[in-house]
Amino acid sequence: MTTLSEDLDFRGLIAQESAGLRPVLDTQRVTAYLGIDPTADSLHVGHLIGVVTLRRLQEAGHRPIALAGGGTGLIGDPGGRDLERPLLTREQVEANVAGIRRQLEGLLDFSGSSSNGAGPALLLNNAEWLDSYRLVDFLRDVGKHFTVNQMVAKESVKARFERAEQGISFTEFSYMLLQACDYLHLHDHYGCRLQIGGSDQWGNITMGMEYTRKVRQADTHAFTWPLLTRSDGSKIGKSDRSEVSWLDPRRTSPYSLYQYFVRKGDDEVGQLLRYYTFLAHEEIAALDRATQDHPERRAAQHALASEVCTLVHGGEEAARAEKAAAALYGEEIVSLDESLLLDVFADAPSSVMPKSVLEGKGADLAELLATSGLAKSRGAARTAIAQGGAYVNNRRRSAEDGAVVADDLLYGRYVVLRRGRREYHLLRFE
RNA sequence: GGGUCGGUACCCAAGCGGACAAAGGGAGCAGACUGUAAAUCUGUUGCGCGAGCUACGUAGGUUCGAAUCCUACCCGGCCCA
Repeated sequence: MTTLSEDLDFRGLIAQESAGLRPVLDTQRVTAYLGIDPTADSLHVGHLIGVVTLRRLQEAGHRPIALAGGGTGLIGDPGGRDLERPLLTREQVEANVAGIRRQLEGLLDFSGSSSNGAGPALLLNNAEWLDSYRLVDFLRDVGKHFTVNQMVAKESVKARFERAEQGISFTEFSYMLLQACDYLHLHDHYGCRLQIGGSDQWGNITMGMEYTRKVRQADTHAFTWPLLTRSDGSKIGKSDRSEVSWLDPRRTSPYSLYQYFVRKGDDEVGQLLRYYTFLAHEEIAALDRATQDHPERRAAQHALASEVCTLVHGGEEAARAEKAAAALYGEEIVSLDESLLLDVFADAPSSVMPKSVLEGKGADLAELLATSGLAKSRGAARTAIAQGGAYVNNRRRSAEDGAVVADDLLYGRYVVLRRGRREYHLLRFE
């Protein structure tokens, strides 16, 4: 039987840790919290690491708290940004917290019915206590315990100091103090003694831990996991928008989520399996070997994609996504039967058009690409066609045969448009 | 409030009266090679089929002509009060 700390070590989830953390993890039952910035009404795969880790803690008998930063979300964490963030309105933050709540309910056990005695998960919103804090009280009670010297020394702040033309507002500078308040509040009201987060949070986390220790003489702890980096050391999915994959199926379909993980590189997939899945250590080791022996089979990537999809959307959706992937990357689209075709494209964007547009010379492919949203504009669509990145029913089309006609219809009704390697759109003609 | 420097496309950044829809880099997109990977190479990235239109913080002005000059305003950095 592996202990929790052994499991976390195996998965590479402990980058930094407070002194004396291990026995707390392995021999006590504690309440642990993870902060989530409600910058959108959905979590994304980045958040998922923390939530899954929280679940590991719960399964090991600890009580998890997911803390939505409804209060701190109004401020914005300076870390990891070189720009001052736009402030969210209260309404936005509340709507975001509500969206996140729904997703967490599928990932953590809020009922407390588990047999291991771990207590139900809680979702709290720090607006509850931060909102009503009075400024003078805050400065007296909290501010007195920190020196600006130590605050300025934090990596997240230093970075902003060095970016001469940007600076950092006092508002964002205060963020870490609010986070420290959270830890104290959770300690006082819920007996919380452990905070977890990504390693970029370490500075903020230690503030809270030390603060709570100082004013309550409490035995508080924390650990962080390393932020994902690629083999060349660069951060994964830093600012490129296309890489953001959401848990909300309306933002990222189950199929897209599946694809997101299937496309992961050999050098990352092992780490991701450890972070995101609950597969046994031997299974992961076997998948590592599979990647080494037959990288082209992408066995580990498929396992990862399937596991995450199941976790987020359930087994049925995961199976569908898997089937769709197999069909699109394996078989000819024209050979799919009608129900499988519809199944495969259930997640893909689709639109309905009158059949009449196919009459005569047919519909202009560039036009279709643009109106379907596969290309940003007709100009972009033409570029795609010229570059050989436009496909009808998975067959490349050039500008010369750029008309879609009735002969292209599958089952008399459908046309599958594709731009580039992976963007699909199903047209249904009526 | 004063002084000063700055605000250019998704990001960084060059341009400082015409040849600028704007160099270069990053990022994105597409293609080739592969394994739905990485690396590499090639092409491409405001809208329009096009004449053209709209764009260099905002609003005006000078000029045959402005991203470039002038004025006011807004926003940011630094220094001073």
